Amino acid sequence: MNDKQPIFDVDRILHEPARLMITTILYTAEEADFLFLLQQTGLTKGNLSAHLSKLEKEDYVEIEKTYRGKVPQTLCRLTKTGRKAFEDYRRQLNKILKEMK
Amino acid sequence: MNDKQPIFDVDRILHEPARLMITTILYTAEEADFLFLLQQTGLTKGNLSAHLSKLEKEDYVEIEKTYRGKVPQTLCRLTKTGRKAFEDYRRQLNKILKEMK
DNA sequence: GTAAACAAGTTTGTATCGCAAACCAGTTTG
DNA sequence: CAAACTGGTTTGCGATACAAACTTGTTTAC
Repeated sequence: MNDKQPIFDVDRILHEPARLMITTILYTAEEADFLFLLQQTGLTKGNLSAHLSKLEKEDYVEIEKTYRGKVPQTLCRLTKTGRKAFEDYRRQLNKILKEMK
Repeated sequence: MNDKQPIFDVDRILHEPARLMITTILYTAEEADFLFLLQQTGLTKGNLSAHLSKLEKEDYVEIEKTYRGKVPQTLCRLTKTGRKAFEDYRRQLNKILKEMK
């Protein structure tokens, strides 16, 4: 944003609550499929799909398309980049909170 | 956002870093003029103006246009609503951070 | 066996947003 | 009095987030 208040310069990818939610789940769950994320987040299918695509494009998440029997299944995992971004974002949020006291 | 993860349902007005920065300054400074905010935030004039308008429209900030001698001066203060929103947002951020551990 | 319902996502449409650049009214300087 | 400066506001535009509509394939009903 600027260099006067770099503290408030956050990762816009993770600053979006829906994506932070997804990422938080994947950070501890290691792996989750589309329907699990759908249920945990309460997002619509369209939005979940779009946010996952964005996270994939940023290389924060890797997506594996497989089948559970004959039914398609979309598996999601955080990449190394994604894990690091999550940890960085968490640190940044802590700094911001300190600034807000 | 949803009721499955209400923790991630934040105030979108303050979730924007530029506005959070402005609001954080006003929370402790009580009153600040346009040029002071400009310098402290490092925003461009256009963006500062737009974000202040938005904060005013939400009744988070009140704006008083006066003169310092012959020179126009825009004074900004948080409203009661704004102070409360700031405190709520800070609480919400704390909850999110806990969820992220 | 085929039509209707369902499952798992993806694509489309739209209103909003955040940003920089251009603009503007008034003041000061040369 | 013209040019430059101040203190902002408005405009233009690409990107975003969301819901609704669509798609591809499978299962169920009859």
